[in-house]
Amino acid sequence: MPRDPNPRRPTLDTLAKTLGVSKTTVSNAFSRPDQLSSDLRERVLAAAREAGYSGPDPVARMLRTGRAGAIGLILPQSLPSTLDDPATAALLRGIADACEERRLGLLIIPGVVRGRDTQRIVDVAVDGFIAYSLPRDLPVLEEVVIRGDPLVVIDQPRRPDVSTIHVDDLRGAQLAATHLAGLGHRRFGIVSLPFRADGYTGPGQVDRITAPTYDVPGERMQGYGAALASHGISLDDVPIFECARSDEELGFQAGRYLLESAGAVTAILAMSDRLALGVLAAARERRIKVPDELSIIGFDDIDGAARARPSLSTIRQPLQLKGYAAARFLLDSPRVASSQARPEPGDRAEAESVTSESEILDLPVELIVRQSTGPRR
Amino acid sequence: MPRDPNPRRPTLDTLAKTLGVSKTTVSNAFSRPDQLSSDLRERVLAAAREAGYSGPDPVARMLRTGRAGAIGLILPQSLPSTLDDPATAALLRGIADACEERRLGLLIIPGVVRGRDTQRIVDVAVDGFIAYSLPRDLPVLEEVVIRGDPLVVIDQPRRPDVSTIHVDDLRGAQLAATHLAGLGHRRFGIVSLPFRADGYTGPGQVDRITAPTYDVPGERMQGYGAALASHGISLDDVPIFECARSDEELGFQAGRYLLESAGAVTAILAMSDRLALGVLAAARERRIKVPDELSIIGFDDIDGAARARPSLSTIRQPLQLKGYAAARFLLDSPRVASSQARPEPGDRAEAESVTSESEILDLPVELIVRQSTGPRR
DNA sequence: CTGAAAGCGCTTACAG
DNA sequence: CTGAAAGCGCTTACAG
Repeated sequence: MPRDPNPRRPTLDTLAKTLGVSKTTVSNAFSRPDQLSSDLRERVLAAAREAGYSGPDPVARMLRTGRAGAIGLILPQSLPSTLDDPATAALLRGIADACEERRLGLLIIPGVVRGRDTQRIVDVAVDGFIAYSLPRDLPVLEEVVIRGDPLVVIDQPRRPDVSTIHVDDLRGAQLAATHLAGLGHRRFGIVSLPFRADGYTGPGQVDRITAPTYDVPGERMQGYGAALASHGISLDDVPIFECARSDEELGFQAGRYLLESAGAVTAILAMSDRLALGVLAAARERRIKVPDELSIIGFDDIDGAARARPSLSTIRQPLQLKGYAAARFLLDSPRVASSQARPEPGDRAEAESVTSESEILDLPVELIVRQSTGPRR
Repeated sequence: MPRDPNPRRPTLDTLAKTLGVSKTTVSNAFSRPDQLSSDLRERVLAAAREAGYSGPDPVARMLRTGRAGAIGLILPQSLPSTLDDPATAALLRGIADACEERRLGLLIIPGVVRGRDTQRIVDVAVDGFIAYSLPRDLPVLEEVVIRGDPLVVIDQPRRPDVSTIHVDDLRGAQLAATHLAGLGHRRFGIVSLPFRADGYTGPGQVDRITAPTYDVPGERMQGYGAALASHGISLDDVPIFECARSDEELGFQAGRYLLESAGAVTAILAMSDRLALGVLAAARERRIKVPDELSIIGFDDIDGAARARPSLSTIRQPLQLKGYAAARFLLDSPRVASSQARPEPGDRAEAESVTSESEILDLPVELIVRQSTGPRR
């Protein structure tokens, strides 16, 4: 029975012993070249190469230095669906840009709304988190907040103790509704993003709308409501269809519902471009002419909006910038920016409780008028 | 001057002392519920909540257990460009799917071809790496191999000591060229992916083609060459245009070049659909009718291929599956699969040198004939 | 320029 | 069911 010579992977210690120098020296050879003669350094590096040792173990270094060199991105949906959606894909691009500038890793933590074990989710080695569009009651976010990890939220939930990046959804919705009301429309329909995270798709229900778990649709409803009210229209008279996700298929369902059951609707407000695109398809199916017989406006201004036939009027929000800004926000926060997030062992100074104030960054929205909206006939 | 009571973040140790139990017990309360009475467990968890302690530090746990709970994905391009490209986006989807199944994190390490510091790149806490489409001489890969980290390569480089997932590029190229030659074409042009990683875009150069740093274009050239040869056509007589990246813009440039300088070309072989789409645009610009006057075939079968006008004939490769298979390959490798990658401190058994044999998984390609190819007139 | 020592926060046999 | 102890691999003042 051959006895293995126990070929354990070499460590700093092994190498130091082999070379007859201290661990300090080996460590310095890798991480602080100025702390030793280049001669010695060369010798160490050569020996390392020979021994198959290629630098300090990142995990051990992290434990010691307190820096993970990466940030975590908490995503509600699976990564595939996130990439499929042009809006979230753009967001991701922005985040990735910022990480690249800073040479930080990006650890993606997808699918958190479909209840995974809260604890495990945040059990990752990162210097901070970006959370994108989560329902208000999601435990995972509470977990991050409790831990006191640096955190920036994009879109929602909006809570006073957390820095947040979002657009002025209320104003965006107002712009959309005002645009259509200004064109003379009086009979509206609304295609909504989910008010709650339970997967419901169907006609609007009062309790869901008035007590939403998602902030964004709530804000937008208020925006629609305010604009319509100033034209003498009550939201109570406006049929609403809630979609569990932002995609064309559900938008199509919503379109059918609004066009069939609600009869004489001449203008539809959709909370995303993908939903609006679905409504467009439903109109096509019923041979309803857009914008002659029906006006449709979306939200986001994804690439596909301009390319649609007819091209889609919408409320533009700077998606990529939103991602970029969120990442910069996080990376520039004192806790993450400081080269040592974890205080030194003997260090009493303790970075004087850097509870950086939570901030809100409000990005602009803009009405983009294209072919899908026109005067009421 | 108020003296902070040093509100250091609580640890397992702190908590144990507060509660008057051992660290073991606290640890067990979180990680091995069966090791203590549920009464005690509740007490510990309650105290933890109160103290603002939310579970063991992932980094420390990693150092101890040797498991990072994530894999690293090494990408040649920036994440934005990767997401922009439907082919790589599909690949990413497949990888993400597998990670989600296994509840593993995915740490994205983009932009490695544009020389970043090799050392730092792989200084991340992961259980293994997937490397996608890298040039043969890239130091970062060597680094991973030397470290002995579990590794699966997608597409390239193809080296015997590393497990690799790819399609039969040679055969795919053969199918494409045979298809066109079978339609009677005799005057070909080739739009190539890069042979080297130096950013060159321009007419094909013999030394680059015969000694490529990228394996895939090399294989495909051989495939084209073999198919053409059996129809009596020598590659020497075929104009080639090399593109530094796979995108429509460079494809457009290539198309112009081939259509202008090469005169009577009637069939163009492009190594990606995006390149082919660019050629299509160039033909449109010059009012050359496809497929009447010019046949074009791509490679990949991205979503946009079927939607193009005219729709694009191509060689389909299972992009998403490729990603999924690579991830599964890695995750099922003994080193990663075993619940403890790092041997126990006192453990001599040493998992008997699990140098899992490197394997190659060869995925099928398929000729998809659409509108962009037709008989020579 | 170099080395000895402490300690980051945790998990796991092992003994009781 | 519970606790004392070792040790994962590293970095950093500090002393020489």
